[in-house]
This record gives sequence, C-alpha cells and structure tokens, in this order.
Amino acid sequence: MKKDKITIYDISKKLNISAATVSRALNNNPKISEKTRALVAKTATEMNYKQNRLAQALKNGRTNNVGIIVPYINRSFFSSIIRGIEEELNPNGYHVIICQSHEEEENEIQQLNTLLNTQIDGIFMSVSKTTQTTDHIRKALEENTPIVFFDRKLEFPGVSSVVLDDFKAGFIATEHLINEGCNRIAHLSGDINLEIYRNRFEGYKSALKEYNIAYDKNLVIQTSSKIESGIQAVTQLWELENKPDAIFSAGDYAALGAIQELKNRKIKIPEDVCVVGFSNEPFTKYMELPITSIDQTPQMMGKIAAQVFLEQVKGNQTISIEKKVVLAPELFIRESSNRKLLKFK
Amino acid sequence: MKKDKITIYDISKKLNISAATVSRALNNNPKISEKTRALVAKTATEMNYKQNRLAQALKNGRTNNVGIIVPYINRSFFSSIIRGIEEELNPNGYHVIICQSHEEEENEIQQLNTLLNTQIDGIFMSVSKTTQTTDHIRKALEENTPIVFFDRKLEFPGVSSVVLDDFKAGFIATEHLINEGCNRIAHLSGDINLEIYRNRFEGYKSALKEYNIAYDKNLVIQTSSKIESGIQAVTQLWELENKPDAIFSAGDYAALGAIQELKNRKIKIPEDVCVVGFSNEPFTKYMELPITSIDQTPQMMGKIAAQVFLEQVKGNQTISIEKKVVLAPELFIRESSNRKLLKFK
DNA sequence: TTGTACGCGTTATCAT
DNA sequence: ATGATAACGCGTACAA
Repeated sequence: MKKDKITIYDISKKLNISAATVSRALNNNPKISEKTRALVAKTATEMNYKQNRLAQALKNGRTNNVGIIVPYINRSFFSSIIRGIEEELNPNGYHVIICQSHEEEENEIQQLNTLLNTQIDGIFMSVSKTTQTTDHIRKALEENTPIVFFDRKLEFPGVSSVVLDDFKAGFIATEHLINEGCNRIAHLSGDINLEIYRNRFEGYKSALKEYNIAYDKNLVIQTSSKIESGIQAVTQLWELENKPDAIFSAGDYAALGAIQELKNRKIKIPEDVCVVGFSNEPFTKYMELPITSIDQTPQMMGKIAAQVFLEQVKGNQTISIEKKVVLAPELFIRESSNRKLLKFK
Repeated sequence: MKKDKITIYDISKKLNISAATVSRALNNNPKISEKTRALVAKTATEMNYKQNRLAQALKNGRTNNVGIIVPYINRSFFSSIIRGIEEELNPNGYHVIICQSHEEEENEIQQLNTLLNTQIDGIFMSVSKTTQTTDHIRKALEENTPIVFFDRKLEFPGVSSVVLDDFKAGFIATEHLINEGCNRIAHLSGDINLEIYRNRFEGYKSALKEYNIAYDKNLVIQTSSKIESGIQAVTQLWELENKPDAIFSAGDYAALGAIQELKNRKIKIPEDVCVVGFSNEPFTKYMELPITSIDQTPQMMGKIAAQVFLEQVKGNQTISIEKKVVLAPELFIRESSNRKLLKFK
C-alpha cells in the first residue's frame, strides 16, 4: 500500500481554490486573506501534506543543502568542526553533505565538482595538503557558489575563512616553555608547505626573539603527524652536543612519540624536558602524564564558519561579504610542561 | 558575469536535433545511433554541459542522497562508521547527509522527518539511547524508504541491520581475563536498557559459567560512559570483603577511570588486577599503560551497511531484502591485562 | 532511430 | 485577494 504523495494540487481541489493560492497561503504571502491562509494551513496538516523540496529547489535554484570537504571525517579535529557546522546550520533548515578528499588534490577537485553539480547552496572546505592548483575553486566562485574555508585556507577576493591564529599559538606555547625556565627549546614542525605550520614556526621564532633567546636551526625538525616521527626527532635531537630542555611540537602525535622516546631514555618530564603538543587531541588529557597542548576550538570554528555562511546568503545575494575570522588559540597546561605542579607533590 | 547553465535544450538546438534525443544519448539509451550518441557526448563536454540532478531527481524520484542519523558525529566510533559508509557509497554516485540526534528521541524523530522530506533514497541510523517509540521508523518504511540500522538496531520485518556480536565480545573479553588467571572478575556494565550492553553482560556471564566461575552480582556495577563513573565503580567494588582481581568494562572511558582509581590506590595493573575496556578508542593504545579493548571495526561496519543498502536498491525495488549482519569483535590485548608480557621485562 | 508532447511539484508573472 | 498559465530541466510514452 503505497501512499501517493499529496501536492498543493490536491489541496486546491479539495478547497475549490487554485493551486497558486494554496502555494501563496503556505508561503505566508502577505496578499492572501487571513481566512484562506488559515483554512489552507489547516487542511494541509489534515491531509498530511509535505512540501516537495525537490520541486521547490528546481524552481528557485536553492536546495538548502551545503557541502563540506575535509581530508578525513573521522579525525577528531575535523569531525568536531563538522559538528559545529551542522548544529549551527540545521536550525536554519540546511542539511550538510560531507565528502572526503583523503588529502588528495584529485579527490578534492572531483568532490567539489560533484557537489556543484548537486546544486548545493554553499561549500565549506579545508584544502588538502597536496592541493597545488586552484581552478576548481575558481570555477565554484564563477558559479556564484559561496565558499567558506576553515583551518586551511586559500586567498581569493570575496571569499571568507575561519582559521586559528597559528602564529599566536606558536608564540604562547613557546612563551609558556620559556616561563617554565626552558631556554633550549626544540620545535617539531609540520609540513612547512602549509601555511598553518609556517605560522606556528614563526610564532615560535618570534617568542624566542622576544625573550632574547638565540634561534638555533639545529633545534628545528620537520616531522609528520605520526608517533614514529616524534621518536625519530628526539633521537636526532639527542645526538646534539647541546641538548634541548623543551620541545614544542606542531602536532600531538609527534609530541606523544617524543615523550615515549624521552621516557625510553629515562629523561624526566617535565623536570628535565618540558613538552607541548598541538591540537588538544582527546588522548592528551587522558595520559598518565597528561600533555600540554594548544586547543583549536574546532567546534567553535565550525559554528563560526556556519555563521559567516548564513550572513552571506541571508544578505543581499549580489554582494559577497569577505570575512576573515581568526580564532584565538587556548593553551591547556598539563603535567608534561608544568613544573610548578611538582612542588605540591 | 554569470554563466547561464546550459541544458539539453541548448545542445539540441546547436545540433538541430530534439532534446529528447540528447537526453537519450546522454543516458546511453540503446536505441540511439552510435553516431549521434558520440556527437552528443562530444558537444556536451565541449559546451561544458552538466546534468541538473535536481530536475532528474524530481523526474524519477531518486536523489542519490542518503541520510545518516547518529547521536554525535564527533565520536570516534560514529565518525568512523560514517567514513566507511561514505567511502563505499561515493563511488556509486551517492552523497551522504549527516544529522545528529544528541541521544534525544525528539531530535531523532525530527531529523528523520526532514530527511524524508528532503527525498533521500535511504537512511542509515543508530537509534538514540532515549528512543522509546517507533512511529517515525514505521512512517519511513511506509514511504518505502529503506533503512539500515547499525550498532543500535530496532527489529522490523524487512529491515536490515549491521551490528557487532556483543555477546561474543563480552565472552571473549571475560575468557581472556580468565586465561590470565583471574577469577573474581567485575563487570562495569553500560545502560542495561540498551540491547548492546545487555548482550555484553550476557556474554560475560556465559564465559563465567563455561569456566565454572560463580556469578556474583556484587561484582556487576552499572556505569555511564564517563571516567568518573569508572572511578566510582572501583571505589564501590573495593569496599567488598572479597575484592575483584579483574575488571571487564563495557566502555573504554569507565575502564580508564577504573585504572586511574586503581593506580591511586597503588594497586598494580596487570599484576594485581587486569583491566579490559570496550570500543578500542584511540586513546587506549596511546597510554603509558595501554588498555586492552574490544575493537568494533566501525569503518568496516559502515562499509557493510552501505553494501547492504546498495544491494537493496540495486535489486528489484519491490522486494525488500532483510539482511542481519553480525560482525565479529576483535580483542586487542595490551598491557593492562597482559601478564605474560611481564616475564620479558 | 528520432521527434512530439506531457508531467514531475512548485513558484512567479500576469491578469482579473 | 485570487486564478490561469508558464517555467524550472529532465525523462519517457507515444507516435512517426
């Protein structure tokens, strides 16, 4: 027993009025009598009428769907951003379609294209690590599809973005280590081709300068966001004549690896070496030795990206508002770098 | 400079053929000459033609979108399932719309309704903890929208589900503890109203019975999936005359709390007490004392749920295939319960 | 093999 | 305030 979908046409027949009137009544068109408006509303619910959003979308060109492209959806950082976007957009009637780029430019391009083809009303994305070209972005913009970048952005006139102040994050992390009494601070950097990692690095250098600590390039090691990478970094650093007394890692996994290797070498944390990570991954606070880390407030980042989008589409469609939001990082100080705590033990 | 979307009509005009022919050629209709088919295909790409999926959807009633409803998308378990679904469905031309229930029945109902209204081709869902009624599910089924449950299912004729064999998981976890020499095994249960937690509990009891260990209800404590809950459980258990020598927790967070409290009491793990958790949350393997846990293979769960869905929609639409997939749990043995490891230290 | 004509459900434009 | 009608872009039954 399949129920035939009822349309405004069915309602119009039952009420002996035109479908146009029904449509107008349903959409609260001002030039409709209150009488018929109420009547239509009543019978609509009675007949269990539901708008066909497809027909609506075909007609007015808006689907109330937005697309999100992230490298992987099951990374704590990205899934939290998506959560933020979803929770902000859902009450506004939007649905969220998610896609993964797997950090591959090719996938990113393809996903973006099929999203455009699906007629989404906007796109949220964090560009893939391997993306070199920007034709796909340009194409979306030419079709007047608003794009909001988060975390990893690209610069385009009229395009908004929501990112973390990575420079400041690098600065306060380093400053904190200096305040703990460290002055041979190593930096485990990420892929320096990415702006976010360059900014963290710059923040690190800036803090050193501010506190008159000489920058030593031997203390900077490029790592990937893997545990092994952190282990290797410590191995390399501890071959130095003059060993570090602190490590600021641009990623939590490398920080974890570093800690493992330090323990392995019977080096005491935080007494001998202080460690600070980045991202505030859930595991950092659950460790027996909880790891100090920079929180990027991903859920907030998502919420704000969504708000930026809403402003854009609710305002005058013809002008595009370019909004660059930069969020403040928050340092969660935990035992891996908190020497003051030791006094109380 | 806004580019007007080009339609099959534009192509037909340029080629002096009818739009119908263009449509057929594009859809590889067999009764079209190879000549025109190739010609249409060529000019289509030349003119940069893109199908309007909205119009298509309105016409044939299929959107190629599916909806997923989970409690929270940024939980490792759920986001991994979503990843599995997305990766399986995307190559088949589907897009994935995600919604959150926040473990509230009311949200779940509302999300399901708006999804149905959006004309999705299918729904994947894990029911909320608080869901008591099933009218919303029944409604979806009446509209012939296929539903696939994962992890937390409801029983409906003709409805497929993909779940973990929680009974077996409970059994092997307990059996493992017995093999480590434990015989006063406590169980931190989850919300017993949920089938999954009942099954884990039953598996636990079954293993005890199989190995002739008396079941002691004082050793079973209902916990929530929070760290504090695990701390409290240990506090309560250690008031017993006859204390446990092992803990099988139905959740990793409670297991973590239990471990914290045990350490607090200077109880050695795994020498004095062995601990096993559930879910294989990422943090379990990163701990200084890595936690033994049951892996639910969430990504695989998602992939299989997607496959079940595809079978359903690709086959004859009129018959609904009911498929109940039960995945085997995998026990990851780590230091929190591995006494054999101690010998090598 | 190809063309004609209509419908999917809605909204917008023109009348009345 | 309401009605008639066209249009959004596509697919398809029917005709040729």
